[in-house]
Amino acid sequence: MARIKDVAAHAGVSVATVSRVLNDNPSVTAETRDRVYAAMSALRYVPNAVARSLRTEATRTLGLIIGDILNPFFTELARGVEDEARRAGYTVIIGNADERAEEQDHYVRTLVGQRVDGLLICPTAEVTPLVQELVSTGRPLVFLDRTISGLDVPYVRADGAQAIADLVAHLKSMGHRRIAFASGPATLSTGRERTDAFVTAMTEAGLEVRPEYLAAGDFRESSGRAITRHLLDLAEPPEVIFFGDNLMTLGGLDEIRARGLRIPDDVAVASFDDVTWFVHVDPPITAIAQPTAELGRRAVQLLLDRAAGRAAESIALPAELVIRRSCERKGAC
Amino acid sequence: MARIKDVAAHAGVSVATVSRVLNDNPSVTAETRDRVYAAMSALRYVPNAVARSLRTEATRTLGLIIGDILNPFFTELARGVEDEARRAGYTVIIGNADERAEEQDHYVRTLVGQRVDGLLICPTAEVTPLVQELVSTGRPLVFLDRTISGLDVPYVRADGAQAIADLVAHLKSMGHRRIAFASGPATLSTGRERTDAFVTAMTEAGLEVRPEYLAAGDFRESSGRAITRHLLDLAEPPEVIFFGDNLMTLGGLDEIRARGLRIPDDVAVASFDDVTWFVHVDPPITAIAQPTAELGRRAVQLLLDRAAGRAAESIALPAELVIRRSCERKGAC
DNA sequence: TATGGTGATGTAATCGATTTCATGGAGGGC
DNA sequence: GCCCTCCATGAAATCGATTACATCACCATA
Repeated sequence: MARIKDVAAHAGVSVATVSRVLNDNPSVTAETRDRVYAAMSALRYVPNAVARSLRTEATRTLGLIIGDILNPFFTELARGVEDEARRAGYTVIIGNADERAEEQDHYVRTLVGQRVDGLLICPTAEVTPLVQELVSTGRPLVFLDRTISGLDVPYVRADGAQAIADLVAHLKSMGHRRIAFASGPATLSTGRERTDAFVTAMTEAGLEVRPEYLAAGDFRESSGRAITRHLLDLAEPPEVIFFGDNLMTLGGLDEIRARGLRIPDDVAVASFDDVTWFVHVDPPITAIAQPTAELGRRAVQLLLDRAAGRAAESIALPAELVIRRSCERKGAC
Repeated sequence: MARIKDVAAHAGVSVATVSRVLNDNPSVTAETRDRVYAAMSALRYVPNAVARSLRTEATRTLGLIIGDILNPFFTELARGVEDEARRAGYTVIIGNADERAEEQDHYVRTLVGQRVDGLLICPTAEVTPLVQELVSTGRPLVFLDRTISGLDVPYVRADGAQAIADLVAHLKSMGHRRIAFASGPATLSTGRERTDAFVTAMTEAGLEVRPEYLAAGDFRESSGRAITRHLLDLAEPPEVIFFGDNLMTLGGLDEIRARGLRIPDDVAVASFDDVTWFVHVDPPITAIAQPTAELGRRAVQLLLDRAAGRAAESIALPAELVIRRSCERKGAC
């Protein structure tokens, strides 16, 4: 491929001048600039970003490590991140941790090796030594969706406490009493927070939280299915199963379908995290919608502010209850 | 950050020796190797991939340009690509073209600038000058899902012709005659091929292909909805609408729902491209499933074979009809 | 003992850009 | 006409790795 040296020779100038043209340095004659541009297109020159990055110590690249690329929540998050990064002139490298700490660490290593200008992580575990070390290096870092307590890292997340309280109130108004929650893993902040919010909301609503109705999955389809199986096999199964994310809801629906049970008559269903197809399920699924793409955009803004040395605070955006028909009660309006 | 020079000084050796350790060069004493490793971890050294790439002219990075990151088809494709690339020791940079040729070109430029070792593109347009030029540079390139005729670029795609014929046979056996196809854009090979296969299958089945039942969308939700609206407003609306991809199906379902029509009694629905939630729709959607992740994996193998100078042929993997209940006829079977 | 081979390590060039500092010419003020 | 300033451009150092080639020590063989 053509190098800057070739362009310089072709245009009859020095490499310094070509570099100035590339970087819009105003101290280049219009006439020289034109000659350089002509040489660049004649040689189909594409500047080598690798060489440039080595010299400038900046890659104009951000790393994003998500929990699971097959989860539409993370996909939409990635979309928000990408849009905002693009607007700011950055390229995003997405790493899929597949909800495994070692995969996450692999991408941390790779992205640090690539010298990304900043890192957005949806941490898949409590902490790993590598992440701890990463924090201490002071490299621009923001946690997205999930947080890790005890580390001084700014975060952007959704706050579902109010929405969960609204959901519990809705379920209570429908006459439901036996409500189960299939949450995410207790090792993730999102798993814990949702469980805590649920327990608090139930208690404040005067409803009993049965220990056997509280299960922790892993935010994947199979665990939603397994938990549903277990709950429905209880001597006294719950009237409602509230799932901690959209994939667990999907798994739960599979199990309910396989048993030939009807929603909401045999068992009602609600989901934390809303996805487009929930309106097409029979019946449409009541869900808590997160401002997903906005989380991604805000995270990029926060990261770039941090990287530029500007002050920037952590953000929690409220989630919102969307009532559909999957929790209606026989005979209730 | 610590550089190779710092590690060398700390271990009391030259940078060449450290480099040898990094690259598993056998001509380093075990004792020296240990000292170097000790120095690396003491300094928390992470090799600078930027510098390494500049020198070796290889980035161990592949670029993947997909049509739409919000489309689960592309997400699963990306997953397949990522898995296989990872196995081969490559990192993947995903660019989202958002179904726009200029976004696609932006990523082509960026990824070529980053000197990726190979490029996987799901082209969003017939051709662009930039893509044409890219082909002529001989850089390792594979088209994925979609192809561009007239360019000598190997591809990996799904072949849906047989599955579409199977679908038409199924619809016919259910007694359906007025079948509409809401395909993708004629500018994309996938849009054209599916339309051609549909027309061929209809003709061979002895069914009439009404021009007003053939519409081209853009593989996005809104066009599925718009086409459905138009079809249902016809003086004689179709009995079945077959959608060209999963997002158009989603849009179509929205419109059908909004009108309060029932599937399949008022209008039957089928989709090219299957997604997990189709089984939960009421009724479950009959769809043509593509070997999506496998397409991604094979594309990486093909690309790496090409890059290594090995012979490698284009691949078309068959798609398969999955019959569910969305096309059943009143009183049929 | 001299010679040659072998194996471990070091020196320095190199990749392709950016950037500091130097240079030479044009133009303006006196 | 002289000197100073300013402006456009060039020469060369630099970023952090890899690698060809040089070097040195050590040992075996004649």
